[in-house]
Amino acid sequence: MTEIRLHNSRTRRKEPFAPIDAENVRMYVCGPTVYDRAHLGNARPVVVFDVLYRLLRHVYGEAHVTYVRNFTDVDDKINARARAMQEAGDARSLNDIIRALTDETIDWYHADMDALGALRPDHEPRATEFIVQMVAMIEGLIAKGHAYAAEGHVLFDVRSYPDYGKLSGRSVDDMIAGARVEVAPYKRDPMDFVLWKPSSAEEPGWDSPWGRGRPGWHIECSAMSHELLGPAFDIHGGGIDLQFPHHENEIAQSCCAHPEADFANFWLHNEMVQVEGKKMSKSLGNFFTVRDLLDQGWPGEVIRFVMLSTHYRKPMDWTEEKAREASEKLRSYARVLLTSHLSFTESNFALYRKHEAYKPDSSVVAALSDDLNSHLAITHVDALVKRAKAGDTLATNSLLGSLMLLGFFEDLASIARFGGPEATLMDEYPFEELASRLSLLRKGAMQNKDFTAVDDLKRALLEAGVEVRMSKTDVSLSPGPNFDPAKLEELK
RNA sequence: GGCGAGUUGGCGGAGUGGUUACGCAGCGGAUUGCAAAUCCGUGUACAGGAGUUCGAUUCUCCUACUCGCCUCCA
Repeated sequence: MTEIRLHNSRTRRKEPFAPIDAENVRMYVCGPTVYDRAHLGNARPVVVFDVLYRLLRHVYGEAHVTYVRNFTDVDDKINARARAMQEAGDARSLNDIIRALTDETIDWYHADMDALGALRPDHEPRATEFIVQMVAMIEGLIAKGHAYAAEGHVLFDVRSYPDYGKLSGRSVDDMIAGARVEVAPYKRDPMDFVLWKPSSAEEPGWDSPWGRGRPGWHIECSAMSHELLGPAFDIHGGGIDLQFPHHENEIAQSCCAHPEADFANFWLHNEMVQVEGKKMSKSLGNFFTVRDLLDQGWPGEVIRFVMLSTHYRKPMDWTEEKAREASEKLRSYARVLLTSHLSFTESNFALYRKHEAYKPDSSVVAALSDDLNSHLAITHVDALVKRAKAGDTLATNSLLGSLMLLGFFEDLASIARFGGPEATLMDEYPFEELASRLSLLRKGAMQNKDFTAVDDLKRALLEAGVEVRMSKTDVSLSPGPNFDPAKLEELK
């Protein structure tokens, strides 16, 4: 079996990955707080851990991997957004607005992440559906002396957990020394964090032993991962910015609630997406959403490809240059596949997905197995492309399998988008007629050596954004990325 | 202030204690009526300094710079 090696943030080194139970490899990834469109930074972990999910499924079998990614649908940012909507004239109750807002945002998230070719996780729990488990976990923490109630709040006592700070490499004392926040008077220690807090009458709230309130942010991941994956599981992922305090707090809660287990074995953190050298984030306001890019005409595959061109533990800049390059790469891949011995129909796709003959190349699997070296994997894909162009059918087969492992070209629409004309466009516009016209003009020109008419038509086609390919015998026309139907009309 | 990550050719971006990816762009050539596509050829870079070593871009230390976390954040 392929050995997977992953960089474990816990130990700060690459380690061989061995699942607790190879029959059920379990991974938890922190998902979004749902009050707004996902920006490109939110998309990075989705793509990164989607590749890991696919790799694990490839190595351990599709039925032997469980992937959980949560939706945080109770949070002060959501409340604030809902209040703003109310002030802007929305007549509904705060809770109704919140429900509608979170539902809608989840739908958007699904649509946008689907466009990036990310598989849906096996479970996508919403925090509000696990309040009972959170309350139970908090009660357990109080009973064990790791948490205390004060003024309607429940706080985690960081001094009760000696390993607090280990994941992010900091000590409680250092943090207090450098603390920038005002300390709430009811905290025993400045670093103690909230497990439960009181809600006002109109805010979302649930009855609890400490009064009507709502959970703190961190407890949901501890409660949901325990409920869905058990007290100990294999991989916990998320953005590096979550390492502290979120993941540190999760560890404290989970390990204190279930001291017999070790919580997550491997901690994986992706680096940030940057814009002009600065982290893309809501608070800096320098973000753009996945939807923005899709609306600008960048296919999801291009965004995915750009993401995979940089190793997940390095900062990544989004640039148009990279997007263009990714687009060209995908076009060349698709062209190679479409002109190969493979034929692309719905039923064949089903075969290609399952059949041994179309499995990914071992070099690609090996690259991904080495701490998800997706860029090296793409390099190996390029090598396969070279062999495929030379007519190597085995290389062509594993090129397809390799691209599918990376999450590309899993359906006809996707491969058609890059490799050839959109069927609908081809039917709608007179490409065939224009092609034969150009072909006839050329035939005549070859004899009388006057190419002006040919060149004029070709230039007009190019100006309309049509791709013109002339081989010795054929003329082939297809709409390019800048296809402008209006200009084509003028040629009639 | 504390903690952590990084600095590779024109650009992007892997990797390695010695033979130096890969892609894009560029240049030269083949092919083509001209193009496109395709093919062939072409580029000796690893922030600076010191050390370890027969030998360092790769290991150690220092310096500079960049970035992240320490506050909601993917």
